[in-house]
Amino acid sequence: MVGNSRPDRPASPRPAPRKRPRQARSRALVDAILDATARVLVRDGYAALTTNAVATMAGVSIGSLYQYFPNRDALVLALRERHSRQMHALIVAQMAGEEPGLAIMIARTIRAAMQAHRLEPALHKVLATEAAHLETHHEKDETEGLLHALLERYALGAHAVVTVPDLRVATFVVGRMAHALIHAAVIDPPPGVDPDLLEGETVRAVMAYLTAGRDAA
Amino acid sequence: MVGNSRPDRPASPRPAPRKRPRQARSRALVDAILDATARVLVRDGYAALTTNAVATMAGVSIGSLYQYFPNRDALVLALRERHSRQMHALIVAQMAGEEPGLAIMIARTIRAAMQAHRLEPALHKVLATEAAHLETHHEKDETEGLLHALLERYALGAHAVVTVPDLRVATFVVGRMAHALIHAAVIDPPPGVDPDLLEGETVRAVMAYLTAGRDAA
Amino acid sequence: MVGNSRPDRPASPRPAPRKRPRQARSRALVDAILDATARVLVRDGYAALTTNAVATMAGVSIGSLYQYFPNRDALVLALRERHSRQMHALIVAQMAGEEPGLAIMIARTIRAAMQAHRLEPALHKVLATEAAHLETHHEKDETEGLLHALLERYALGAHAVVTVPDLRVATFVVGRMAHALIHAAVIDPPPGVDPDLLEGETVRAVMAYLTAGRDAA
Amino acid sequence: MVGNSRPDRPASPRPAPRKRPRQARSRALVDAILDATARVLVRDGYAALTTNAVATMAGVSIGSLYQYFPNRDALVLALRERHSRQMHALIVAQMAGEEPGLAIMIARTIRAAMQAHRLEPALHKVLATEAAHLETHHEKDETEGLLHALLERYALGAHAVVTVPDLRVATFVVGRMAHALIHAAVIDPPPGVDPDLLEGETVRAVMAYLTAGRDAA
DNA sequence: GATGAATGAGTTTTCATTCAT
DNA sequence: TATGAATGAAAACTCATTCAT
Repeated sequence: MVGNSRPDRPASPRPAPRKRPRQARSRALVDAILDATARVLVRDGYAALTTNAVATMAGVSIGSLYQYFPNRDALVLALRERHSRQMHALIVAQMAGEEPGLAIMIARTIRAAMQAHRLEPALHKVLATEAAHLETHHEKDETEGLLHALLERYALGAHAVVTVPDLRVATFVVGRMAHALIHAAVIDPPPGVDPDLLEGETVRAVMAYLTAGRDAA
Repeated sequence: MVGNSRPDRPASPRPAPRKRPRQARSRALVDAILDATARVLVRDGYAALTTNAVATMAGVSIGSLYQYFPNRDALVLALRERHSRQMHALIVAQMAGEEPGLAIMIARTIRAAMQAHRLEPALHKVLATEAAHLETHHEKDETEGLLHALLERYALGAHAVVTVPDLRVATFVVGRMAHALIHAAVIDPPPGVDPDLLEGETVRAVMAYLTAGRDAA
Repeated sequence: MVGNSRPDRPASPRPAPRKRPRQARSRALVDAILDATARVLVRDGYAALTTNAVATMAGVSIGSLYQYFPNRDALVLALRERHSRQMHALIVAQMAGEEPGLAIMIARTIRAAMQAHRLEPALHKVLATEAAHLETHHEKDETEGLLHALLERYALGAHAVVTVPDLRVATFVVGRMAHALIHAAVIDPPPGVDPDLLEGETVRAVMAYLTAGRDAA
Repeated sequence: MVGNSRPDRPASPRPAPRKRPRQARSRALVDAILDATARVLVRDGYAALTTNAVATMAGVSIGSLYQYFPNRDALVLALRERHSRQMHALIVAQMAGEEPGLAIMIARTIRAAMQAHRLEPALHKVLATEAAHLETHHEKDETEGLLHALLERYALGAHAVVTVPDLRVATFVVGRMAHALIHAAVIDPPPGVDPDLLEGETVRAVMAYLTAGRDAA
């Protein structure tokens, strides 16, 4: 099953065998198991996520599954961790580069977050709902940190266009607002609304909130 | 099915049967069961919601539970239904009265929704996440209808302060945005932020979005 | 089986192979494994004695364990064998020397047996109870032989102080009696009784039985 | 399976139905399960004592087994408890009656204990060895109490024939000695020795110990 | 209708043992 | 020989659901 009888390369000099054993093998197995977990989760939901189903889908014996994961929940936890890491990495990558004004940065951030959510929308949805009871430490925490830093940089100083007095509040409100709209757009898009249009609206909403009342103030 | 040969008392006049037993009894039982479901759900989460646990907590036999609910999920579905009805009723009640300008109506609506979420925050959270996969028809749908009607009334006509062109989009965006912020405020309030302050911020955010760019346009 | 094509270094002179590797290595491994078995057995009991636990505790791979022991029970069997040999050797050693009267010999024998039981009391207890079902041939058999020979020598002849008519019966009774008291004294000593005192009592009991009724007869 | 379609008695007056339900049923089931446990234990040993095997042998579903016993060990614990109770009851019953001298009482006690061990020798053996690691509180404790009381009554006073100074020690030594010999006689009788003869020898050994040295003192 | 004992399919989890490297 | 990842049969245990009373 895992044997995988890869035909030994023909008798070449084999300069540096560098056997790449332990680690590489385990990695592959662990990844296969997590992939299977994701697939079962997306296809059948959390309730149907049995360890046997995962092992079967991964083409791995149930024993191997337990070699790497102590129990069923550890599976989901690890998957969520991996998924979060991937999303976070994507966001960070897409936000790199010179830093123009707030509006552009907000737009760029929201776009990045949307991209990240498009990575595995179905999986993200299941993890966000059915796996919600498994400890905390969502990706939210880290991503919110990014947002906070961003606002901090633009809330003060020369181009301080932000009108919200308390930065914590602003971060929180913007974070939730944007997150909800991104989810809405990517995860369960509304039937009669153009999803692409929603990206712009999200930016609009966030900017409106952040700079509102400048005139009214 | 075969047994149960206890002969019903012979057709006597039955002077004052003290009516309403049937209905009232069932009602009381059903409610007790749903209450128990809510308690177990809040205390232990959806995964630990066993029919026996519910029956025990309700002080009812497991057999009686199945007399009124065909299976486990029906329990949660009915609870969600009941909870939604209660929330919706509260919102409708609080929104009654003459209709002033948009800002006031939005504020009132958001306040009403917040009140509704304060009805059973913990239960609401569990239902919104762990029970999200059980069929659709969330309370959202109905409440969103309310919102749509509201915006419709103010988006057009004389005092058309709303700058968002597509009403569907506006309804959607405002609905998600407000919902997220209300949830955030009531269900998992941020550690360092004053929850009461968030109500105002929610109104601010919604209004900012709806009326943004009036000057920029 | 198929792989393993690592070419053994070409037939070089191999100056001083430092003989005895094979045997000595195996010995060391086997002993390490048996030690680990004993430790796990004492710490966690027979039920928790897993081959993996033993291998880990021995600092040996599970594969190596199976190189030397065909299965789990063989482990315990071998350990019991080793333990019995050690005990028996100690008893034999301590009983050497000239042979005075019966009373002295009995005392010496009991003392020797007590010493032997003090070798590994905890291990002895586990082996005697939880491993009792694994085949027969306990150390008892051999030790009982010693006892029988001893009684035989003193039961008849000039100084025949023994009043028990059937020697087999006497051997049996004395064996069980002494064994029980030794176990009691060494393995689970009674809370309020001085353990050292019990050695004397054991001798007293045995002698009383063997010589009882001399006057009454 | 358990249905047990006992044909309802013909339409008799049925004076007092006294339905005897709950308790009686459970009792029967629990007893059936314990009986099955004993049978499996005796037939196949502790290692083969699986909950499924017990349930099958008892003619009961695995679910029912777990309705009454929280886990496998509880099964054995309860069985040992029951067995001990039975043995103890038998001993107490057989020791009733007027109380003659020490020798007779000792003889009677040992006979009673032997009878008790003959109740279920095979089961007793398995419980004493393979189930030894499951908590303590063996029947020994209670029976030893009986013995202690007995010796107390005869060690002092007019007919104080007992020469052992410390009563605790005497109780302990006699208890262990007798227990070992009874076990030996009933549980694993020696091949070449007449089991019946061993009862007398046990009495002899105990009496010899208790009264030894009267002349020597 | 009400009860709760009984059921058993379905899950999780363990661990002795194998075998490719 | 040594290693330890992989295997999978077998066990323990759960819980939705039924049904005789």
